[in-house]
Amino acid sequence: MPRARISDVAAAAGVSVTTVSLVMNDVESRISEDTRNRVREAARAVGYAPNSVARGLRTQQTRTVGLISDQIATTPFAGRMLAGAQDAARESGHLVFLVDTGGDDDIERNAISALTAQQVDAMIYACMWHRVVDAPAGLPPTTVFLDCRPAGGGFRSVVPDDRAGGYTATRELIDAGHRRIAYLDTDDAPIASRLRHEGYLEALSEAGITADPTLHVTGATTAQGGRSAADLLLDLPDDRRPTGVFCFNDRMAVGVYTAAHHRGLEIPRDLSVIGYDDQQLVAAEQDPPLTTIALPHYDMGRWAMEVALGVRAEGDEDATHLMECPVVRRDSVGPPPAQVAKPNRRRASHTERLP
Amino acid sequence: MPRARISDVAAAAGVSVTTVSLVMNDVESRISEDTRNRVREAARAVGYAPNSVARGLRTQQTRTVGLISDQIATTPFAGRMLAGAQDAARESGHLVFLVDTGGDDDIERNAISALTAQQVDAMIYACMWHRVVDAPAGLPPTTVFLDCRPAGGGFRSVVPDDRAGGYTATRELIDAGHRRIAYLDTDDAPIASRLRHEGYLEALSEAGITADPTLHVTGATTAQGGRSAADLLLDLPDDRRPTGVFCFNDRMAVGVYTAAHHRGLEIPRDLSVIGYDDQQLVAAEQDPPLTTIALPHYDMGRWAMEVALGVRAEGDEDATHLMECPVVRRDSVGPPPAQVAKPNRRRASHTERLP
DNA sequence: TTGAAAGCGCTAACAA
DNA sequence: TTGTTAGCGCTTTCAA
Repeated sequence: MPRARISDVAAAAGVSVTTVSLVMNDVESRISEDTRNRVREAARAVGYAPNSVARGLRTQQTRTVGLISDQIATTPFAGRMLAGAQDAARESGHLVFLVDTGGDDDIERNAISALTAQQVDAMIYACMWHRVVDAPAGLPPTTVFLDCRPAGGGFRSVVPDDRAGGYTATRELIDAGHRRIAYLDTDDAPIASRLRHEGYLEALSEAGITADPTLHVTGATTAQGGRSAADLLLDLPDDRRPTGVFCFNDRMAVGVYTAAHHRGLEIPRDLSVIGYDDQQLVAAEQDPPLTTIALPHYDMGRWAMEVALGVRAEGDEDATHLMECPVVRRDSVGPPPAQVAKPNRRRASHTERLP
Repeated sequence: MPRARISDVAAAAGVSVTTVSLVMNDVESRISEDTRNRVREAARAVGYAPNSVARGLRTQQTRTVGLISDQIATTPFAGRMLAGAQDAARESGHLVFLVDTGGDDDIERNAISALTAQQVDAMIYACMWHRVVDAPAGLPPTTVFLDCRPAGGGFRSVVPDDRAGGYTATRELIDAGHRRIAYLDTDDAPIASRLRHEGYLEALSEAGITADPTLHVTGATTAQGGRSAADLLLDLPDDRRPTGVFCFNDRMAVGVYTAAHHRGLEIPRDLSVIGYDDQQLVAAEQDPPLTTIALPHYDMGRWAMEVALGVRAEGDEDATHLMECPVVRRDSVGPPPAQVAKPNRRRASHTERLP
């Protein structure tokens, strides 16, 4: 059975299609309450459901949005960002096309064409990590960049305020009384790591603490990477060993936990740790639960969608919106151990420095 | 500047719109190579991009699919499932509308209407955990259920073979030499937990092992839940304490690790552990990396999309497809400790049973 | 207060 | 080998 059309409703109600259209779309004007009811009744009777495709062709508005992302499927961050974007889209009656390119340029090109062909009302280009990207060709100028900035500018974008986040994290440690604070950094995330490092240095200098280069170590953004980098830190002589560690992300912080445990160091009694990301199923599930800086994924997703859809007016066509990264306090940060640090239990294999 | 239409191309190339349409869609037949090139040239010149909406209205095929899910945003499982579905959709030239209902019935109803109005060619109804659901009204009968089964049947569906998965996990422990094998179960996931339990019992009985009811404990599906349940198990007298634990999921297995560590038990030397889910950022990152049963999310997502799109012919309109859950061997399963178990280090607070 | 009719951009049956 | 034209289902201008 073919779907009922507007003309079927018109015939059933004994009115014109114009009238039906007006009623179905709740257009004010004319049309008596009587006919309105008659039309609605008829629509129900014939099982009428509107056809958005025909409507879209006529109005040149499809009420759809395209969301292109590089890695949505394989990262645990995707969810919140998507949720924010989805919620905003739904609230203004839009449906979202999601395309994951997996970083493949061909797929990306095709996606842009396909989405353009589908006449989407807006487009969002999302990355799963704060990055600077080359804007692909063919994107409409109204495209909003989510969690990334286009290299040449020219588009609106929203990214986390990683500099402020780095500052916040470091401040958290300073406020707890720490002075020897390490930054467990990474080379795998250029933009974010640099910004967080800047924030770290700023907080230190503001507190009158001279940054100690030996407390700035790097590793891969995994638990393993964090573990190795933490070993470097914990092998330092007692008077130079950090009492607090700010980690580039939560996964690396997990590595710090491991390294500490293997030395019999207890968190936060002997070592305070703060992460970044507030990654679900990671941060909160550690023992003790990890204090961290939250990446505002939901809010960024929502912001991007609202701006893309014009719900939120953003004057500047070429501005980057910075979104705050709040601290999430749990139990991995405490005061530093008593001034006279207890001896660091070295492993036998380590060479002691001779006097 | 308005977008170029097919008639603009026709005018520019000095041919009819039919010719342009035929060329753009690579329809075999007629049309000389000469005109083909002329048309393509003209299309490029005027910057023509097809309009899928108009095409969809005319052909009654939109090359779009609707994917409704309950919790895509908040679970770490979503990714792989979506990726599989996406890949299959892309391969057959379809775009996917993703709607996350967050479990809200109103949102779900609206999503079904909106997707229907958009004339999607196919629909997938996905859950983030293996469940039995009441099929919402309005779903086209060709809808494919992903990771869930409709209570009354009537639709095609694909779910993990949890019974076989439970069997596989238990066998893994049996094959390593274990006889006292616990099942750390949950009450939070009715279908899956029951099926896995059946598989567990089957493997036990097949190996001639009598199931010990005290080795079947339950907890919440979190690390904390796993920890508490594991405590029950590890407090058992040495000769009744399990040497291997099959956990309902990886998160609970993490709790088992914690419980074991707190007792000075080493994994897998003193206790073998096997999880379920192969959850990214959890299973592989444990110390030691967790052996587990993988949920075939990618494959299920792909299967669902292929069936929905008719790429994969599935005769039965009302059948549930069971997908294998393979074991992922890492380092948490080993042989049981020597027959004469070393004394279980009890905590002082525990009451000893009197002889 | 209502209706007739044009037209959104495309495909495909039919004609030439 | 190519062109003419009806029509997909809807909105909206203009006329009644």
